[in-house]
Amino acid sequence: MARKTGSHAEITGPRIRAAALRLFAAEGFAAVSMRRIAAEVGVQAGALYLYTPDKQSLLFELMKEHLDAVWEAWQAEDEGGDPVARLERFARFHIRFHLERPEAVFIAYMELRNLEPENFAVIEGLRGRYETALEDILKDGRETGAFDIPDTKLAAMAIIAMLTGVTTWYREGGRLGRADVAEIYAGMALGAVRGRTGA
Amino acid sequence: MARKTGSHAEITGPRIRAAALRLFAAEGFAAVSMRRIAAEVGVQAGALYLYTPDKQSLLFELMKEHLDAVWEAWQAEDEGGDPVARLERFARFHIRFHLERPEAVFIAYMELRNLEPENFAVIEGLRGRYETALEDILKDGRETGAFDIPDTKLAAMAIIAMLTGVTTWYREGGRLGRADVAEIYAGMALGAVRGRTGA
DNA sequence: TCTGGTATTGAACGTATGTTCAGTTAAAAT
DNA sequence: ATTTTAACTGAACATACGTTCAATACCAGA
Repeated sequence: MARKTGSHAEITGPRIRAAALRLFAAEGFAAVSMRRIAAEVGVQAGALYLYTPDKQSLLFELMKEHLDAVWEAWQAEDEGGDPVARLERFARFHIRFHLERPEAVFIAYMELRNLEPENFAVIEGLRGRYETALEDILKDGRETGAFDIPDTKLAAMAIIAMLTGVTTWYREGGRLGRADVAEIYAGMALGAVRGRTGA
Repeated sequence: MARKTGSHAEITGPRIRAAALRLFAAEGFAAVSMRRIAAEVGVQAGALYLYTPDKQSLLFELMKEHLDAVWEAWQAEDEGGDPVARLERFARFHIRFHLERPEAVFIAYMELRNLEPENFAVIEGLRGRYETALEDILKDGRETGAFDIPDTKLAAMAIIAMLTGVTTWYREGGRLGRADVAEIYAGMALGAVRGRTGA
């Protein structure tokens, strides 16, 4: 049944997910109890079950939301074309997007083991889809001769690991701004796959 | 008190650490109970406390052992000299070492949040020491003009993340052997920091 | 065979967990 | 003012946790 804007129910659901996101990222899925999440929202533990069937679903939905968001954002950003420009665009996009959502990134990469098998399969599929998008760029660039890489799958995994790693050390207000970081990482990603002779 | 070789006590301690390593890596520190570790060793939970003061120390010691081992192995391998050759050596070493100990790597990078503050500080120090070793190579290469990198700290973090990421996808008996993988990663790491004009 | 001491058990302690649900509150609908 | 409905509480359930410790099993040395 549709309800009026601003009803309590429409506010509490997101607040629960936000609290879970923060706590899971900071302390880990297994270390955070439903009672702690409830306390963060200002509610009793039982009330959470009006918004999620169980703790597992809470984790799964946070991951799925994040991976869907990454995918959709890249689909909107990708313009195709020259592989070199496209890879640079991908790297900048990935850095920017991940720096904006460090908590979701953390969870999506660290809590995979806490997913039940069926949920794990879904999340792995979403991850694979994104990784394949990068690999397709690399394949394209190898065909045009812009990239010199023996194995596109390995190169895709290496680049994603390098870029995603930014969330482990970057802190707001530090020596480098986000734009600087994106710039430098894009250069390193390109350098890692470019042939010695340039494009 | 020194005891004879092969006594039960000298065997059980390592067996507990081995079981903890395997279980922590597979399911996470918080998700593994002392009773499960004990069962894996074939002993009751109470017996574990003859070999470790508590669960936290078990985690801390596994991490410390690993990071000490990485450090010592690299100290033995490093020959100094030309930054390009030295970085290539570092990359090959890092890949090889990490592929041989995927479980310890996993724990050392994923269970940091489950360390108590004092233990965390120690582990972070050991990690920093290793990262600084890489950064020193990069600084050296920037001075000689071999590397073109705006920020050596960032570049060190990026390279380590890229290399360490190998453990997330590499599986024994797959398409590529360890030597192939080390070779390719070393090439990518060098490419990421080399200037456009070569050495 | 007896003795000394180490290795281990098994039960217990207090606390925390995820989840359920009968009952209460509060607000919207009539 | 009365009914309906959704939101939430608070207590309870069964189970599991890390850790301790008196009691026991085991084995080397005498």
